[in-house]
Amino acid sequence: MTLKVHNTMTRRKEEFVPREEGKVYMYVCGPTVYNYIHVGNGRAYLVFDVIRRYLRYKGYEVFCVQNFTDVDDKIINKAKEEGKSPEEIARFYERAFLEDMAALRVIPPSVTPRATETIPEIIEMIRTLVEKGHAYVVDGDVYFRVTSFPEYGKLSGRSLEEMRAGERVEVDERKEHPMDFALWKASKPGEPSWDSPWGPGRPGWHIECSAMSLKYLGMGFDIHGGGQDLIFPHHENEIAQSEAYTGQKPFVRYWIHNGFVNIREEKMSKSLGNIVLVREVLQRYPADVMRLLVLQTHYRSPIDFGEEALEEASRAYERLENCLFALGEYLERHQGAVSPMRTQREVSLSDSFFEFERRFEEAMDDDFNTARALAVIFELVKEMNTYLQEQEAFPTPAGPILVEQGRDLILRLCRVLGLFDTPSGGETCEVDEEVKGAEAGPRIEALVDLLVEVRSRARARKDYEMADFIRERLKDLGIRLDDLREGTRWKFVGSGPGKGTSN
RNA sequence: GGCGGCGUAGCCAAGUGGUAAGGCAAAGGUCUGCAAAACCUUGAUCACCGGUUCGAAUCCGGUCGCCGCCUCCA
Repeated sequence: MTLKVHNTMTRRKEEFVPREEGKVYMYVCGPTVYNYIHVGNGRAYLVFDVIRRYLRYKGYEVFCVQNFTDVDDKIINKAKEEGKSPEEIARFYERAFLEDMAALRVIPPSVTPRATETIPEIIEMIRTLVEKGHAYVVDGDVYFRVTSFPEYGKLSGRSLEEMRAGERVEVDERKEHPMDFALWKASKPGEPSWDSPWGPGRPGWHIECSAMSLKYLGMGFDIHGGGQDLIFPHHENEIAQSEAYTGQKPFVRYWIHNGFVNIREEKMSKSLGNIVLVREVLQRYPADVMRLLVLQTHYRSPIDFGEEALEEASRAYERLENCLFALGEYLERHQGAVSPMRTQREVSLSDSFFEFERRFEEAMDDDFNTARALAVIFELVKEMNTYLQEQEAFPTPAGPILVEQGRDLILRLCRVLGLFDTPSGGETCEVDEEVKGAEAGPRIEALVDLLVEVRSRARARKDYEMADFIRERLKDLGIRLDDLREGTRWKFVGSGPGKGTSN
């Protein structure tokens, strides 16, 4: 099946054909490290994480570059505010970013270059641009001459005439054209600076991404991504610089941009001050809840973020988790005695597994439609829940085989979306640990087993007061008990709001 | 002012020519000592108007409403 991708450049879905067969080279705009990332940023990294995972699933070898912008006005300002060096600030938030990514279970990029480690390449690029007449020097600053690049505006779909430069921000009258942008900025005393043919200074924002992507991926790489707010001017400028510098095109084959995260219908952004940090969310909800929240909406649509949305995603996550838990628990109880003899219903169930996977792929092939892909997973969940119920009532010899197949499929599909993926990322990671509650050691589990057994004895002699007391108290501790025909199963139910505090 | 997007059940959200996936919530039911989980049942003609078509949520035109970009921003 062929993958279709919405290309911002053409504004339509196109068949995805990489530069090199079987390989995908991609660049995702990384953070400017001067603050903790918020949910809006988080969405972008989650979206591109899933894109990478799916490309891998399709059999591509994916090489992914993500930069750190570690020199910039904002970092310098933050450093002044806090009385620290810009480098200290950058390293601190770089680390915080990596922590957040790890917590979100985002697969690390293949390379994470820093702007400050790419200065020679940046200077070389600017030098060539000046030589070719695409850039000019003013008082130690270097600007890109937008009028020298006739295709300027092709990504964002606007022409120089259409843009109202100066409408919202005062124009620097030293520039030839209001839309000209800085490639190199002369540094003031005390600011980080590097020697250059134009005097001490530092790179402008846009040039570093061009330099880093060209350095690691070369001209004409496959995917360049980021949030929609990067389309203009950032990515527009990258195209201008890169194509003007190399004299070739295209710079990038497919441009992919994700939609915003809104709060009460307004864009979440640092300048509006309505941000919620990723780490704040992760303090209260598992990473997979946030992932689910993001993936339940197509990546190009806006998401309205808030308490309700989180709660809803949290419940949806519980549904998935409950199913995997029940399947795993069933398998524990039915080890050994199995037979491949299948009933007719089991043959068709087994066949339907292929159909589920096919529909999952179909959804993902359609411009990474994770919302649809999730719907397929949820349908499979329902199917397995039903089958499990049948098994509890009328066990069949092949039961454990089918349950295991179903569970494996759910997990495999979930992992393509990055759900139920353990930090170690191993292919054989045990979901039971994840689902049952990794925070508890074996001794705690043995204790719970003991309490459950005590309660079972109480129930056997119809001492329901005691039985309910134990169940209630365990619930307060975040342990849920389910009485089944064959006995009582239990699980940790996490520590989200509204859970574990029911007294 | 220019460019772009959106408006689908109580909420979230797929679907872009053949009579509306999925999740959450609600109600009833099955199971259960009770509960939980699960399962079953119940609901939308797709902002509005007009047009194209055998047939439109899906294409075209118009109206209303919301949002984004044009400044740093994922």
